[in-house]
This record gives sequence, structure tokens and C-alpha cells, in this order.
Amino acid sequence: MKPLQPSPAPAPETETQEPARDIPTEVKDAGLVAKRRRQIVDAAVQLFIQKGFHKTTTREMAKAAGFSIGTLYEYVASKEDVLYLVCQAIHLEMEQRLKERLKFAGTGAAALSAAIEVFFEVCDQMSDHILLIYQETKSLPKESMRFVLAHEERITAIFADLLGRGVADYSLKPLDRAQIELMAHNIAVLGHMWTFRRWALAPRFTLEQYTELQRSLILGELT
Amino acid sequence: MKPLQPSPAPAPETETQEPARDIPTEVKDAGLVAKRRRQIVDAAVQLFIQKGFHKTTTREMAKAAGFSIGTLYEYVASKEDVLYLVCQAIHLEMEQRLKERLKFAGTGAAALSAAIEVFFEVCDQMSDHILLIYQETKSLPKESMRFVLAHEERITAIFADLLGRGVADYSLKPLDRAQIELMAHNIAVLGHMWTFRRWALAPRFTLEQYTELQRSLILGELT
DNA sequence: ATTATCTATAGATCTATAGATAATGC
DNA sequence: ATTATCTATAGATCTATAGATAATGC
Repeated sequence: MKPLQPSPAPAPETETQEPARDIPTEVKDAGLVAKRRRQIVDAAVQLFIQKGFHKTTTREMAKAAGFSIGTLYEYVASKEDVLYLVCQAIHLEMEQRLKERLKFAGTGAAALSAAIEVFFEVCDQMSDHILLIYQETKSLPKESMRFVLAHEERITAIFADLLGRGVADYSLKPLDRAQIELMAHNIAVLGHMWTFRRWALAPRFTLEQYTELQRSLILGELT
Repeated sequence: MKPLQPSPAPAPETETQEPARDIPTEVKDAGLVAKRRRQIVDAAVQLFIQKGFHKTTTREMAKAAGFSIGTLYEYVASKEDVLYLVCQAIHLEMEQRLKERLKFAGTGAAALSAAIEVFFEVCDQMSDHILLIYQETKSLPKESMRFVLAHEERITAIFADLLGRGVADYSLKPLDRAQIELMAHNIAVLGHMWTFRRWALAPRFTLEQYTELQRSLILGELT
């Protein structure tokens, strides 16, 4: 019994409520689209890390994904679409690894301290991916870029929330909205710094040393 | 009266003792090489900022510099050479603007505080250029990249020196070598952050507010 | 003669699509 | 019939160089 109105798939309650850009496809089967795009992203991430976006050809992507150039273009409309899918996948992976491991028990200060440690560890694991986003975001079409930057802000907001909690429960000293937002960005960037200044930092510090120093700097300032 | 040995130009004491990569050229007149390369760099910087390195063609660079594609290749051996010249010029400009304005009088802490303000202001002036380095350094050949990263470290070392002075004259609290180096990188990156997170920061903070907040965070932690 | 510059183009790609083919479901 | 995939290629560039030309100095 078909519904009277074709009803464009009654919102099958996808896992992610993340606002994401809809990339058009010629293929009807949504499951297949998801599967093929996963293949495309997995292949493209590796290629982009190795050679960069511009030096990777659409043919290489298709081949590494396991199908032909023609098929690739059934699932995306342009090379830039692949870059967007890659950036989005990286941010989702990042967010998922964080949410898996973040503990929200204890005071705001304690939760923040733990979050910094987890975040830095995830940054270390995903070094190449974070670097990729720093280097290639500029190559995205404006519209796609907006989504990627918004995603970046959502990740930053995790720290702002914890900072707010710490202020509310008096485990951190009083901070106004501006100070909280700035410090949230600082924490995010100091995690990223471990990846984009690796050439200077890794010879001098282990991840553990780096995390410990930065964490005590940040918390020392806030308590 | 010619020297007996052709003596490859007896080191005419160039202004910059900066270690820099020698880009080979077909043209003999060193002054002309400097002049043309300045034209190339000035043209290329603008193009790279607008469209990125990969989307800029060698023809566009030559045309914007005011000569033909053939002439361009008398002064560089490859497109990547132009990128190296651009990165180097940006770093030199950065360094020069800093050195012009840095005051080294007073305590280490006072000099550091002033240096942060100057540095952030220069970062603001050279936003696009700093962003360019973050985005395109990866496209440099390995050898050129080494020089560019070394230059970046020399700039960072300015802050490390001031921190060391502050520790020595007790205007800052005691810090070991690792803490000094890390803090120097933090200062550099927080300046750059104003450029690469401009999309999030500029709507909320003026440069003055941003500088004041970051400076008091940094110095609050160190005193 | 030597140096600097220009024009013309070799040679190599690369993105995106059209149209053919294979597979699937009515 | 419809959907997914593949092959072949149109059409558009782009880097780098070879060889010709103009300008400069002995």
C-alpha cells in the first residue's frame, strides 16, 4: 500500500541531526549512495593527505574507490563536492571520537581538564586530517565552506559549554561571555597547533608532555 | 683591472644575512634579477591570495608582473620557485615590520607585553599573507619548505628570547627551557589565530579587544 | 658577442559528460 | 523499464622550452 503522496522518505530519523550540505546524486538508492560515498571519502582522504587536493585527479579518486570515473560522477557533481564530503567526514569522525570519550561528571573544571586531554589525543590521532582541513578549506565553494566552518564552531562550542559550567559551579573563576568564547577557541587551536607545528614541537615534546604543559597553562589561568 | 680569479662576487655584504635558498636564474645582472623577482613576487602574492597557488597560472603571473611567460622562466625554474619567493618575501616583510617597531627597553616582561601587541598588529595587517603561508607551504618542494619553516622558527625565537630575558631579570616567574619554547610558539600561534579564525573572531572582537584579552591571559600566566 | 625578452607551441594532462552496456525488478 | 556502471572522448587548459628577435656593450 503506497502512500498517496510520494512523501520524500518520511525523515527516517537519521543518526546525525548535523546540518549538512545536500550533495545531489543521480543514484536513487540512498543506501547505495551512502556506501559509495563512504568509499569515495576513504579513498580521497588518503590521496589528499599524500598529494593534496589539487594534485589528486578525479580518475585517481575513482580508481582508489574501486570504480570508474563515470561512476564517480553519479555520486558527486564536481571534484569540489568530494572535498566537501571529505571535510565533513573528518569533522564527524572528530566529533564522534570526542563524544565517545568525554566525561561530563565532576566539576566544570574537572570535566574541562579531562576534555582537553581527550581532545589533544584525538588531534594527535587525526593529525593529517586536521592539517588537511587547515590547508584545503579555502578550495571549497563558498556554500560548502560555510558548512565546514560552522562544524568547526560546533566543536569549539564543546569547550565553551564546559567553561560555562565551570564558571556556574564556581570551579573556575568568573569569566564573561567573551572570555569564555575566546578561551574555547584557544583550546581548539592549541590542540590543532600540535598538528600544524608538529615539525617544531614533536622533536622537543611528547604528546603527554605537550598536553600536560598546555593543560596546566590553561587551567592555571582559569582557577 | 680584472681580478685574476673570476671570484664569484666577493660577497657584497648583502643586507640580509638570512639563510635563503638560491633560486637559479639565466640572467647575469644581479640587480635586474632582484628587480624582476620583486615584480614577480608582488604580482604573485596578490594572485595567490585571490585564487590560491594552484589555480593561478604561470601566464597570469607573468602578465601581472608585466612581462611574458618566457621571461618569467628566465628568473625562476618552476612555478614552485615563485611560491618559495613569495613565502620568503612574506616572512622577510613580517620580520622587518616587527624589528622596526619592537622596543627592547624595560624589563623582559614589559618588552614581551609590548612585543605581543606589535606582533598581533602586524598579523592583522598581514592577515592574507599569513593565511597564504598556512595554506600553501605544503605545496613547496621539500628543500624550499625547510627554509620556510626555519624562517618561521626564527620569528618564534624572538618571543623565546624575550621570555628568557624576563625570567633572567625576575620580571617573569621561573620557567624552564621547554616552557619558554612552548610559550613562544603559543604566542606566535595566537597571533596567527587572529587571521585563520577571523571568520569566528572578527564578528565578536576588535583587534584591540582580542589583543588585550590574549595579552592578559599570557602575562597573567607568566607573572 | 652577449644578454634579455618575446612568440609560438610541444607535450601532457584533467574535468566532466555522452552514449553504450550490464544488471535488476516488474 | 529502470537503475547503475563503464568506456571513450570532447574540450579546455597549463607548464615549460626552443628558437627568433631586439637591445646593449666591446
